[in-house]
Amino acid sequence: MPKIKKKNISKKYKKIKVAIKKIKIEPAAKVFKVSKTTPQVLRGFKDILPGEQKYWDLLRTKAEQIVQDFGYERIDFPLLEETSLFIRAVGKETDIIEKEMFSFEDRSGDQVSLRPEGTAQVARAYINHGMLNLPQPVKLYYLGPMFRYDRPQSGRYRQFNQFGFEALGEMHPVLDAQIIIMTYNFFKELGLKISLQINSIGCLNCRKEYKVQLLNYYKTQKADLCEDCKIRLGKNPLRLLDCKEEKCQAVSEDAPQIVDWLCEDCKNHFVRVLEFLDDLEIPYNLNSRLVRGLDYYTKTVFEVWPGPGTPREAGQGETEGEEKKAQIALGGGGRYDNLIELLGGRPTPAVGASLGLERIILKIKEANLEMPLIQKADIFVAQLGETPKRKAMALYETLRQEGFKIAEAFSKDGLKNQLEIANKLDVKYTLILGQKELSEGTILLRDMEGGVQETINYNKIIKELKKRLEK
RNA sequence: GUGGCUAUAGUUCAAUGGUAGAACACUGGUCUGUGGCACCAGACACGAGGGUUCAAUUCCCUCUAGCCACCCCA
Repeated sequence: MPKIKKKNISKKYKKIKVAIKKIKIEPAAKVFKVSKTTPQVLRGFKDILPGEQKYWDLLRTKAEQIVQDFGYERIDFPLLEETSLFIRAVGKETDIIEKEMFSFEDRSGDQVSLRPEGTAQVARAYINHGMLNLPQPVKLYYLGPMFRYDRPQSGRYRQFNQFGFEALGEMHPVLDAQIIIMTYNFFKELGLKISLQINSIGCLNCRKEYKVQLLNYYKTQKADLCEDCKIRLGKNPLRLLDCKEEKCQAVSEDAPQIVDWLCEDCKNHFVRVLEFLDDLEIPYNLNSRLVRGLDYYTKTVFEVWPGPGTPREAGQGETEGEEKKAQIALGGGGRYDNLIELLGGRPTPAVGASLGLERIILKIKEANLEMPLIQKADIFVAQLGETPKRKAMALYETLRQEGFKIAEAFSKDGLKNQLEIANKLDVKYTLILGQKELSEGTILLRDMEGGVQETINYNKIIKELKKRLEK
């Protein structure tokens, strides 16, 4: 009963709202007042300008190359999902859910969120599209923006891009290893130094056992913990391990280590993952304190940290307090054998990784890596006068169809102007078409390096350019 | 969410309680059919709101944003 009433009320309310809106249209002055200042991008958001695109091109190219070499296929998800998807997948007690989600109510009153991460969507899609009927493992990758309402900082934005790849449907440790190897190769081929942190946090069974042990230990040390950790004690004990507070780190030194509490199956799995990595001589760092911030992980977890030897100051670390430059993760991942079941699918093991592209670009810039040149024009088409301009446009189109890399400045008239632009574009040749050439049926071909130019029969220009440019 | 620093042109930076300047970049000219050089000219800025003051870009407060650190993560 009360439900119906409520609906009626909200309907009425909506009507009133609409009515108010209509009234408000009148004072147009208000609208102008609002637009007095130029709109700015929202906090933590960013335009990616043309000058930055070379980094993105590089990352996208490299990402797709690696992932396709290993048989992963692209999948794209909506940016907006039901809020509950992420709450169920990522975990209620995590920071992502508690304070970092872009959540709101849509017009129909549904709770929706901009996606904070991709794995939950992968799992959802696997179930939605019955991918359990495909040959397993199903190998998928994605690349696109994620959103977290966090306070912006170096390498941290509210909209950032992640590249992730996931293998679903099989438990074999070789898949864990493969994901890690792909991650490792991605950075290696970019030329970035990283350090790979690996741990196993077991399955639900052995983790339960371990948590008991951990809590027992920490309860005896409670007095020495920071305030946050005292809260973690009740909420998310695993997170106690990677607290950065000095006194807490001291406590965690002697804490029981999860590897000692893994069940036979988990231990075995972890050992085999490491064996695969050893065989391929992938360097890694066993890190018993590594626990990840998302609840869905089981067994293998790993993170990518910027490696040693990041240039900056060559000084040997100076004092210990000095080199406290935040250690941001460039990426991470692991196994999530319970997630799909958690979202209502059949029990399905899976493993994956995701990498933060903005942070990687930051490191590429820091390391001063050489960027492959973006597509640069070889030929500039210059024109003088109205008729030649028309002819030049047609020529431009012909050259384009012939596959030449060309440039123009048809909106300019002076030849000097155009040559200046051609010079800035660093083209090899400039074609000059004026009234004189037009009537003669010729065109000027100017070599921009030497400044030599020759008159060429207009009909032979394509042949000539091909000869010169294609060796 | 907490703390510190910052906010002047497209960019990097100056100066000043009384009208804001450079370099680079941009547009145009010297040179109406010839680039890389030079010279000349031009356009463009005090983040927003409030307060103190005869007067605020400057001093004070609030807000907003950026950077940095924490939290956490990519």
